[in-house]
Amino acid sequence: MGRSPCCEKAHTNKGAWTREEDQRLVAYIKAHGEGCWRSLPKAAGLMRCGKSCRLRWINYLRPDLKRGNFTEEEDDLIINLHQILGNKWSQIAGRLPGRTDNEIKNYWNTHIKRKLLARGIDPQTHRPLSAAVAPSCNRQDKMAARSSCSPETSCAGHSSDDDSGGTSVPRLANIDLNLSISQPSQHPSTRSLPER
DNA sequence: AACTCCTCCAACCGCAATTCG
DNA sequence: CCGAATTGCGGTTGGAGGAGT
Repeated sequence: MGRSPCCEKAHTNKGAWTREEDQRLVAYIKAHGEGCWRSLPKAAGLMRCGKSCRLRWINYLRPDLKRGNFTEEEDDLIINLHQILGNKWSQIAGRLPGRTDNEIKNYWNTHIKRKLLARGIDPQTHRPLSAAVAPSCNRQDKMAARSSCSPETSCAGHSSDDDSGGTSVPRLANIDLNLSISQPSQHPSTRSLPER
């Protein structure tokens, strides 16, 4: 039975994080480092499941997050990476320092997807939309279809050059893509928390 | 000025993959 | 080597805020 994922106890908070919760989480991780998400909430005095703590830290509280608008360079890089990797958001995020998979995923769904559709490019295949495209009833697609005018239609020229094959998402396991944005200072995995 | 609709983002959920005993 | 536990990932959703009427 019991595959109680994490929130076995009903005494866990859900929804938006409070300032105090954030402070507790940050303080705890600064002191003890990341990891052991399962036991972290209790140790840190948080009424959250480990999963929620991890997500909050990764996507919002980490000190090395860039936040703010995506640059044109990032924009273009995401499109290129997505063309190769597909919806592997974490892998894409790994090549954009300071960005998280969740952030990129959101950005893709709200901004880039629409942009590509407006250009007549299928966001999934990166190929020109054909007339035979099924009218999906997705919320996002409807949005995309509605506003067919992208705010900034300036993009680097990445025409549909490659992908001459038929299959969509390739088999790359560990291609060393030269696609990445140089990091300002440190490597995420080597990141040292500002100890206090 | 009030109301409605739309957009975007933070967070949740379930499943997959990985690690541990 | 196997099963259980934990972590990580990607899809999806709910609600706050903004724009338009």
